[in-house]
Amino acid sequence: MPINNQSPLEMFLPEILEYPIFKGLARETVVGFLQEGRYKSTQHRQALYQVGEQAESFALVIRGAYKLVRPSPAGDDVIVYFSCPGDIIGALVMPQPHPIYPVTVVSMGPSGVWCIPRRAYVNLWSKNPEIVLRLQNLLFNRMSLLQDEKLRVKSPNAQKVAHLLVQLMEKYSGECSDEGVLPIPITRKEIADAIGSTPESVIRIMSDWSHQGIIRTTEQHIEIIKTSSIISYLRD
Amino acid sequence: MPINNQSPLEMFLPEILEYPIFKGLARETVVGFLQEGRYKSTQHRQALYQVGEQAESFALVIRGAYKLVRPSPAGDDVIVYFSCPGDIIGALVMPQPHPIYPVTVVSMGPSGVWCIPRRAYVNLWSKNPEIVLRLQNLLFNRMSLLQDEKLRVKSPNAQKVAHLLVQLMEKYSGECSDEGVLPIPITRKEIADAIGSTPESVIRIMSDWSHQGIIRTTEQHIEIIKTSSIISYLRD
DNA sequence: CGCCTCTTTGAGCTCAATCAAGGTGTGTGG
DNA sequence: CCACACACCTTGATTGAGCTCAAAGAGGCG
Repeated sequence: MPINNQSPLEMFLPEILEYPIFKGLARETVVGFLQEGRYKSTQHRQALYQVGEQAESFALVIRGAYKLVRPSPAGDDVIVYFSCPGDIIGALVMPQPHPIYPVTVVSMGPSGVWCIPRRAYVNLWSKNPEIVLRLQNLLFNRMSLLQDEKLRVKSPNAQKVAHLLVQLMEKYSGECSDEGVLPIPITRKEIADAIGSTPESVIRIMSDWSHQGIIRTTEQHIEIIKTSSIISYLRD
Repeated sequence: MPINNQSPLEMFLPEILEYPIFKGLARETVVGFLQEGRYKSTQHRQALYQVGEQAESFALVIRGAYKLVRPSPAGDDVIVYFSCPGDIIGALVMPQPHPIYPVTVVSMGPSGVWCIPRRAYVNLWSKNPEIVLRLQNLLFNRMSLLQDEKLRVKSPNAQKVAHLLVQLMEKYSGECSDEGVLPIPITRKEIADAIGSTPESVIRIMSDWSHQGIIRTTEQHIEIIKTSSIISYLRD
């Protein structure tokens, strides 16, 4: 949390203006959208929102990453989406009269969001066709990802893990260059929760890859050494 | 296709005004949104849109049903969504500069849509905050369904079929009363494509249910006799 | 130091995919 | 009108990927 005299918003503004959701908009417009909010930092595994809770605010991810989790009917957690800087969380439910969060949002490693009260959405955001369309576009992308996953339900687990890793790499590096480190701490269990498998199965797959020199894992970070080998798992 | 003097739009307007997307809006407003379009009827298994095609129009489903299909990397088809009267198909990609359809849309039984050119979206729809928010809401519902499915990846197939049937019943009857006939012709293969299974497995599950008197199947229609029994499959 | 979460490996079992084969109904062309 | 193709439905037998269970080692933290 900044303690210097510079306003927190000013601090983050340069990067915020580059996020797809705001890119190309006038600086004053963006400041208008954000000025009612405040920066909130979260620790590893701390929950930002809880599923079922009254939704009083939504958030723009600025630092680190968050996982969006829902409990399955069987009781275990399912990871629905990984949110990275530039992502908007919870904006979709804001238009509803008494919105509740549809997912639990949990910090992965130390992270931070710009937390915006619901009234800003109702009074400002929803009145601006441009920003609403951009939100719709973000939502569309997320839906595409969910669909992509559905296409792979019948694929073997190795393919699902490969797909997830490539997807995460792309989300961060923009381009999918060979060699790269996933900048978020992600556990085998989280990978399992994301692809609908078990930690044991994920471990068996990834230790295979380690032995083949395709990936390297240090502590909680995953380094991809041969992206092309991973990608080769994706084609049927 | 109507050949009488009454305009086709007039014919459908009473029901169209009741759809959630338009409900409560002024008649003239709705007419404005729709007047550039035309009614298009499709036969069983006829494709309305093809994945990858240039998207020149979007559609409001009025009669029958459509399945939204994507080819999986393994080559077989995956049903991503079932569209019923009142649903909007393809509106999400309209804002993009050169939109292409993300899915193939195929008619299930004789069906019909109101087909609206893209320019109507760009010039009218996207300028109206109310309608854009309602579209966003539709999209949000669809995303919720996809997420619900993801919660069940690890569940046994019987649960997935049960979930799908209940979901389709709710979509049609609004309320999920005991006893009801699914008004769309749906094959075992389509159910399999929707839940990520095989026709054989679906048949084994459903013939079990038939023997137990939980469902009845006549030709291509499925009648649910004991909804409660089906629902009991959903809890873990 | 004990607690917790994460990781790892092994063994056994189960669900459902796959393969195979036969039956039915519908549309199509000779 | 018949024959053929095609899509769908059905049943049985086989098999394998991956889940479950069990047990143990390794960091991180109060």
